[in-house]
Amino acid sequence: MTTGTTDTTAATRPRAERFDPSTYEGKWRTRWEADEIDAARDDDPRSKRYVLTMYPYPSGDLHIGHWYAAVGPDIVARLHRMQGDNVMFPMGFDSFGLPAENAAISRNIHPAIWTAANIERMRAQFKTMGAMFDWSREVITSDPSYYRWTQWIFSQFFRAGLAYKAMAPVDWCPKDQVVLAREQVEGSDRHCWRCGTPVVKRDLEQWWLRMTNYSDELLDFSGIDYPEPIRLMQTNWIGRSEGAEIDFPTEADGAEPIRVFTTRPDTLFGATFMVLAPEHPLVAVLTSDDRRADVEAYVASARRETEIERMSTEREKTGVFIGAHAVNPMTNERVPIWIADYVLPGYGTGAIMAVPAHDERDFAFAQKFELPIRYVVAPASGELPTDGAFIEHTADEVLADSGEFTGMAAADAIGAITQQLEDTGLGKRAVTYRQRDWLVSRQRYWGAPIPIVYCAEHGAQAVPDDQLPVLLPTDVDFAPTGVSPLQQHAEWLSSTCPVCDGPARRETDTLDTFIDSSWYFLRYCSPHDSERAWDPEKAALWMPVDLYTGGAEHGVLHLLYFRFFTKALRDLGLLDFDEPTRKLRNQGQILGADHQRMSKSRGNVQAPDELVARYGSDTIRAFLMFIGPWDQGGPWNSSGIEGIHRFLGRVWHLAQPERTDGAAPAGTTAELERALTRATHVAIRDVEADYLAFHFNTAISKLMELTNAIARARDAGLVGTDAYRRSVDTLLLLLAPVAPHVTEELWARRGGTYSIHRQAWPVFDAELAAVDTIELPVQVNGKLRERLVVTPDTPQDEIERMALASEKVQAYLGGKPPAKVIHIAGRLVNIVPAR
RNA sequence: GCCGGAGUGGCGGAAUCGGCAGACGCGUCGGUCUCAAACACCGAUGGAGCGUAAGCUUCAUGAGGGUUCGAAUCCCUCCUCCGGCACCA
Repeated sequence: MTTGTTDTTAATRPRAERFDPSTYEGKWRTRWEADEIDAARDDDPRSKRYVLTMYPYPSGDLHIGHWYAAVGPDIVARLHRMQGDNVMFPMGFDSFGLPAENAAISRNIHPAIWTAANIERMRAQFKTMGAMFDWSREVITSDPSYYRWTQWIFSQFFRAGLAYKAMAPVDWCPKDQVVLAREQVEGSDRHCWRCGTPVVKRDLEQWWLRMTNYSDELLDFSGIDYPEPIRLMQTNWIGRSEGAEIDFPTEADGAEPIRVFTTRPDTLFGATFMVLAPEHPLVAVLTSDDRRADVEAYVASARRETEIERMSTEREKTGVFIGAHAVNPMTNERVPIWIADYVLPGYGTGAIMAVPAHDERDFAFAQKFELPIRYVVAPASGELPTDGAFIEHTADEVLADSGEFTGMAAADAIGAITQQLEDTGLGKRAVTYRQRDWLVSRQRYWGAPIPIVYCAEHGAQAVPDDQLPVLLPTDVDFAPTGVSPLQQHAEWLSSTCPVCDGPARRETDTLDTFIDSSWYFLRYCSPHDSERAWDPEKAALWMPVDLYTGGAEHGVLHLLYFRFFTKALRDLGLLDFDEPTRKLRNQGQILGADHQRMSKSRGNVQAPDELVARYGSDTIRAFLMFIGPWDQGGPWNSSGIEGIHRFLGRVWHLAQPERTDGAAPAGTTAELERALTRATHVAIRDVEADYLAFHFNTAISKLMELTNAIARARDAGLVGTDAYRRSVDTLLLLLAPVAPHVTEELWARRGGTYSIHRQAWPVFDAELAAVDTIELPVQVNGKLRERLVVTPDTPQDEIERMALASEKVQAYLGGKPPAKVIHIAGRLVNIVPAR
């Protein structure tokens, strides 16, 4: 079927210049750079806005995911700039880390050289994006001018008692004699990535930060705008639990009691055995001689497992009796002591009282090993089971078989039993957290050396601030001998004690790279300051960050670490605010076409360069923002990129300077002009709201609708009218944050003053956007049967009268009056027929 | 396993303070232009059924149940996929 109509206007228009972004995109980027249009100035009187996106690891090549992550905040930063703010949008590189070291080992390239080359390549790739990055503030964390201050901050923490040394297990390859990172441990048998030898756990004394000092404060999100899922993840990660610590005396001579943590002290009468983590220090003390061989074998096997395996609630329970007993402080009964891998050394006290009747894991354990089950709480009215079944907790449960507490509501008994334990010195109220302190030692070369020296006399001492940075030596050997390159560097190792000037040995561990990324946002404020980590005046000007964007995969590590750092630095008197950013937004992850995370080893990495060369930067930017909700991401699929390119091409042709040849506009009417102006103002309102809500996909679809409306107006003969010209100008301004190059080029051609990115954002006028009529759906029993076209001010009863008068509605009512009429003003009318 | 997120046409997605399911785009089909093709432009396009037609009916938002005048949206049970789980960053 065809209407046979053709676009006669197009046929008579002069042949337009082809849409070819390569003719102008580079030109404008060169000009913007020369004019420093994107440099944020500290002395700009306009209100500051600090927009930050997570800096990348310089892995070698920018992939399409980097574009996806950066273009979103770039759009918002550009909008804020057009709305009159002094916007800072910096970029840098998180350049310490494992991949550089792996490259050094496998390809014999020095990490510093590999990293520098990658940064250079990626910076050039970033620049083709046309983002408003302020490159004059670039930060590179592996540069001594940066890690000097990373070390300085560690020293401040050390002196304040926030850094301490304690044992921590590492994965160890017994053949290569080297500590392995998680990603270097492969397969379910957990073998070394290089030699295939099964890894073992090894305890090393390492540096920790007392992050748990801040657990409670980190649970407080008041005053900051974080996505709900991130708040939930962080809250659950910190995992605050209230309960009691209870001491169970053991029967061994002189051994200290076993301290347990429980959230349900009210079930104490039901504790019929105890379970220690295999790593618990009392295991060696309490194990009987006849059980020792079994216990040691079990401990060894548990230490080979990952925590994820150990926390699984679906696995068959395992454990061994250690041949010792403790005493239940309430019942004074002897209870056997077991060890089992489901009790973790790092949570609570590393020991539990097992109440099999009322805890599912303990129940499964008791069933398997035929341990006694005693019911001590029951639903208010309920009977206790006699068949040894597990019963769920209920809100109204009361204590049973619990001495003087029998019959008391469980909720009250928690307090009462805890009080009695406190009175008798056997226990106390306690809060525990799932979160642990932060282990910051890494047995690696490519990181910031921990600025500590060890003196035989004075122990661990911070390297004096005026001797920072502790430079990473470059003349090191990366042969996989196992030992860290730093440990073999005799000259570097030897230092002096700042207290006695005697000989001292350097710490050879380096800092976790998450330390580097916990303060980089501060360095951007004064990136070239050689006297201080940051200039307090400039930090006061820019901080806190107004908008921080990055992947949700950082939800519980980086995004907790940088909050912790801010609070710790505040308590050292170095900052006067509590949170690093006011607002956080997450983009989703762009997966490979195979629905897997993009990685070089999978070979599914999508590079942007070829696409940019073919379509231009603007098309790639707009396409990435159009493919779906920004916070969702998804697998890469380039189908549809032509559609976006066509859209920008339509804008290209539509927004060329209008040629009217002095003749009056051919077919215009006041009504058509009003309709175009209305569409333009609806677009201003919706596009702005969508940008600010990070709904870039719907913003672009609304820009397409406006473009289509302008094309219809052109075909109707409105070219040459003020309304038409204003609409086209507005379209370019609204599109500028997404497609900065083509809008700049068109703006210039239309005679606009340079630069479009310095123009004021269009102002929405509600009156111009107002509609004359609305269409109201009429439902019968929830199904659409009729539509009414009314003016917005039609009275409600008039609308209902019209709805009931409709022939179609009447047909469904069968002549009877309706049972009910539901009228949601401005939305719909639903008529419920009589039965 | 635990924590968080997501499942809607052939495809990406739109519509979530419960109110017209499928905006916008891709693809496909038909047409205009062309010697022809490509590009571009115009039109149609969820499935099934009825009707010459305008149109009408009905089904449909991962599966099953529930609440409601009304459910993609709220509740319950389940399935699949993605992210995180403390040494990848």
